[in-house]
Amino acid sequence: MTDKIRVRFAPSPTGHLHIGGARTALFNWLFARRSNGTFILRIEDTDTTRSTDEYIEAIIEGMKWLGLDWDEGPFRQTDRFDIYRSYADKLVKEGRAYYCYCSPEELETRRKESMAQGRPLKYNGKCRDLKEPVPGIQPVVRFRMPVEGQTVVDDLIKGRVSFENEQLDDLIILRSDNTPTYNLTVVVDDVDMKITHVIRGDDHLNNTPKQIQLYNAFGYPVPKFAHLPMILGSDKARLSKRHGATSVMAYYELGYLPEALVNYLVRLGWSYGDQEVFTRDELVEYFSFENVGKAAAVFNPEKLLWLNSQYIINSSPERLAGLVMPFLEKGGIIEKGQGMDMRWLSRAVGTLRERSKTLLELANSLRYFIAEEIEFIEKAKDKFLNEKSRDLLAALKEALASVPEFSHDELEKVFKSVVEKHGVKLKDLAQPVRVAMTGGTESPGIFDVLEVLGKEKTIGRLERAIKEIV
RNA sequence: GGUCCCAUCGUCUAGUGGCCUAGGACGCUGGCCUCUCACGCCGGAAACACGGGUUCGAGUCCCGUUGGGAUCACCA
Repeated sequence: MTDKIRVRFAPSPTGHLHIGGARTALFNWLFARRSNGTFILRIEDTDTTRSTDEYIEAIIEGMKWLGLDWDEGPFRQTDRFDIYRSYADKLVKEGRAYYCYCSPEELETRRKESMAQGRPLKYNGKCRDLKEPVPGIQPVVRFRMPVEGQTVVDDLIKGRVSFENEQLDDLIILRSDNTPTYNLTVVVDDVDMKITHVIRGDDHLNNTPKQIQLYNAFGYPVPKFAHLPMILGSDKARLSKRHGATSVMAYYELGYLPEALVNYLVRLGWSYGDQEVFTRDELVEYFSFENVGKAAAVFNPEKLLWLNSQYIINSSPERLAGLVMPFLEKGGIIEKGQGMDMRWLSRAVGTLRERSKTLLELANSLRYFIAEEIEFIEKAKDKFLNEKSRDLLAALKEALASVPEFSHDELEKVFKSVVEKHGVKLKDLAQPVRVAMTGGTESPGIFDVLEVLGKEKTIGRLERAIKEIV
C-alpha cells in the first residue's frame, strides 16, 4: 500500500488571497480530496517585514468562502525557526553549507558587473572555502551546490525538465540575522510534514532543482512535483491589479458565487472533454493532472460572469434570497437589521433570477419590488406615461379592483380583457404598466411583477402613474 | 543577457498519427420565442505561429526559427 497523499497550500501573508493563489489552493484541494489525501495549510511568513496577521486572516477568509477546507494547520513558519536553524547547522557541520561574509552591497556590485558583461548572475564562491571567520561581520549561511552533473525534475504536468548543476547558485539559507530563507523553510517543512506532492505555480519551476539538492543533502526522498501554468491578464502579462479585481474577496463583493469562481478557476488550465459546468463532486471525481494543460492561460472576466449567471439561474430562489440580503443592506435598499419576509423575497428573486448575472445586479433589480416609492427614468416616463396610456391605466386599475385572486393567470385574464375592450395590443398596456410599477422599461414578465407586488402596491403605483400624466 | 517553460478561433479549450471538411464554451453576430429585458432555441464569422524533417499519412512525433511567459534577492 502506498503512503497516504499529503499536499499543502503555502501562501505568504503579504497580501490578500488572489486569483492565482486561489487556483493553486484549489488544485491542491482537488487532488487531496480526489485521492483521499490530506490537505495542509501552511503560512510562509518568514519575511517578517512584509507579513501581517491581517493578511493571514484575509487568506483564511478567502479559503473559507471558496469552500477549500484544510485538514491540518494553519501552521506558521515563524513558529518553527528553531527547526530550520537546526537543519541549517547540520548542513554546516557536514560541510554542505558554509558561512559567507560578503556584504549585500558587495554582492549587488558584482551582480551589476555580471549583468553588464552578460555573464550569468551567480554568486562567485568567494567565501566557499574560507577557513577562518571574518571578525566583526555576522555571516549568512550558504548552501554548497554541486558544480557538476544535472538535476532532473520529473514534473507531473511539465514532464521531464533537466537543469545543469553549474547553473545552480549557492543559495543563502540563513540570513545574517539568523532567520531562515524560503528555499530552506519550504524544503524542511515539506520534509517535516511528509508532503508527497508539491503542487504550485510554475514560477517555482526554476527553484525546484535547488530544492531537490537540498532534499538530497538532508537525505530525504524528493516529493512529486506538479507545476501549474500561470494565469495572465488580457495583455498576456502576469495577472495584476491593472487587470481588474484580483483578490478573491473582491469577487464576493461584486456578487459572485463561490462555486462559479471555483468552476471558472479550475477550467483555466484543466478540462474534462467539452464539459463547462461542474458540481463540486464532479470536480473531485474527475480531477487529474493528466488533463492539466501546460500553457499559461489568460483570465477572461466575461466567461466568469457567464458562469456566475449560470450558477445563479440554477440556485434556488430561497438560497439566493439569503445571499442577496447583505447586498440589499449595502445598497441601502433595506435598512440594516430591518425585518424581511423571506418567503416574499424569494418570490421576487425567482422572477429576477435569470436576468441577473451577479448578486449585486439582483439586489439592484430588487429595489423596485422593495421600495415604497419608485423613481421614474425620465425617458421611460415620457415615452409610456402619456395621454395615450392614461385611459388604459385607469381601466386596468378599475378592472383590478374586482380581480378574484392576484395571481399570474388571473392578472393575465384581466389584461387581456382590458386590451380587447380598447382594441389595442398587449404591449400597449404592458409597457406603461411596467413603467408605472418599476419606473423603467425592463423587468420580469408584467404579470409576475404585479403578482409579487400585490394588489395594494399595484393599485397605488397605478394611481401615482396616472397622476404623473396630468 | 543566462537558464527554464510554453505555442489550436479574440479568450478558455477538445484533439495522445488516419474518426479533423479541426469539435465545444465565452464573447461577437443573424434569426426564432416575446408584454420589455433577459433566459432558451436555431444559424454565422472566427484558429492548428512559421520553416524543415520523420511517416503511406502530421494539429498530433523530431529539429530549427519566431513569438510569449517565468526566473536569476539576506522576497516567497
